[in-house]
Amino acid sequence: MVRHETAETRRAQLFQAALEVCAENGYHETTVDEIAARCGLSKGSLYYHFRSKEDLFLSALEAMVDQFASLLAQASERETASEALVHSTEFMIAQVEAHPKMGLATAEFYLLSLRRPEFRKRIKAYYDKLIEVGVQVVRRGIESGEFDPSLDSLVATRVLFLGCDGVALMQLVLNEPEHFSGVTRAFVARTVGSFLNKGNAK
Amino acid sequence: MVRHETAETRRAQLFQAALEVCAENGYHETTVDEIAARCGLSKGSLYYHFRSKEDLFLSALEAMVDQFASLLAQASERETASEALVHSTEFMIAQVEAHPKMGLATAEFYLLSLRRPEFRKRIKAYYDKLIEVGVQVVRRGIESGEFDPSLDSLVATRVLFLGCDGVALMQLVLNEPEHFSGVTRAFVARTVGSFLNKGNAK
DNA sequence: GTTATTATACCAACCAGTCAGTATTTTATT
DNA sequence: AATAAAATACTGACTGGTTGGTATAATAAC
Repeated sequence: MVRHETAETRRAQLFQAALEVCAENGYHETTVDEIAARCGLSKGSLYYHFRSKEDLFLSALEAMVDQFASLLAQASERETASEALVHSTEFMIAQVEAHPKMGLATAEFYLLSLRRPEFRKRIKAYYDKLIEVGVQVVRRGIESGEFDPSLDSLVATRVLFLGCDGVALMQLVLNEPEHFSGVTRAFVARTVGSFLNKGNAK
Repeated sequence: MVRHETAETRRAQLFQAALEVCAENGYHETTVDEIAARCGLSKGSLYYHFRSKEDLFLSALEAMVDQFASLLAQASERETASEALVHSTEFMIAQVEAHPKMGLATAEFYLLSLRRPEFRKRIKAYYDKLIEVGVQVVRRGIESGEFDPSLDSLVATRVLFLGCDGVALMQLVLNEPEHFSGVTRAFVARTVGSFLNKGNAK
């Protein structure tokens, strides 16, 4: 029989598996049996650790989100605001390229969030966390005179981050890796460039 | 019993209903029974007109796409290239706001296309059609001296259109109409602005 | 009466979730 | 250390509901 593990270990294994299977087959085509099997467990065990399929995925989403947001915050620690923005976005691209399954799983969650309030809550919280990181950077840039003082920091950050999301999304659909980073970098350069205080650069 | 209609009429009714129900409940939670019922028909009738659920949705997607692409092409007929770009994107925003269900259905199709080759084919074709409209405008702008001649017309168009997609996507998720057009317009203005030939504007 | 269209009744597969019981590990007792 | 008791982790067969798809009968249109 399978070796017993602590609840923490199993939960972590299970949502890792959940994200993988979901990325491969999509949320609705993912069966709890397959998730359990991928951990060498039975469905019963999965239901020992989680109340429902949705509960499992909500936990998995939360874990993914926490990790990503803290990595992004780290990535934004750079000398100038422009550098910080460019580096943060390049970090996001690198993450999606290094872990394509996370990108796919995220897309699934976005869509789920349109109809399931619990998912919606967490996706909103996720979005707010990420945007907050960007807003801080933009504010800093404005205060230091690096960015145009008439900039609305929230709108500017949304434009930048959501544009990246758009390109990432389409990359998932089109699957043309050779264009992906190029287009994204072009976009980021243009956008961050447009934030600069042309009049009196520090 | 329900009045007999021509195949064309019924097909049109059925994919209209398919799109609606799909927007409301998502593709996987949409049952063929509900689609048929919404047309006052039974499931048997639906299967008389379409081979399968997938066949129905592929037809529906195609109809939606054809209509939208031709409307976009019309919207891009403007004097200057900047005007054409701004107007095209504003047209897209207006469409999403006027027919939110189309936006939701499109999101469903995007995600479906990740795993179903038939959907992928059509979504790619859709994307190419839309981008082609933009590329023509950008080329025209470059030739007329309005846009920076070093611009890569394909990359530039992708940046613009896909950024809009990103903002639209996030709008679906966040559902904050009061920010939507503002952010999108800010995005469009910045991006199209960055295309301009600063040196020798015509 | 023949063909096109719609309705009814049905089936087989699928799948989330349950549960009674089993195996393993930990803790308490002597 | 040995053993008993309790807690934790796991199993897999079963259930109940759902749904895509089909077979066949009924009805309308020409």
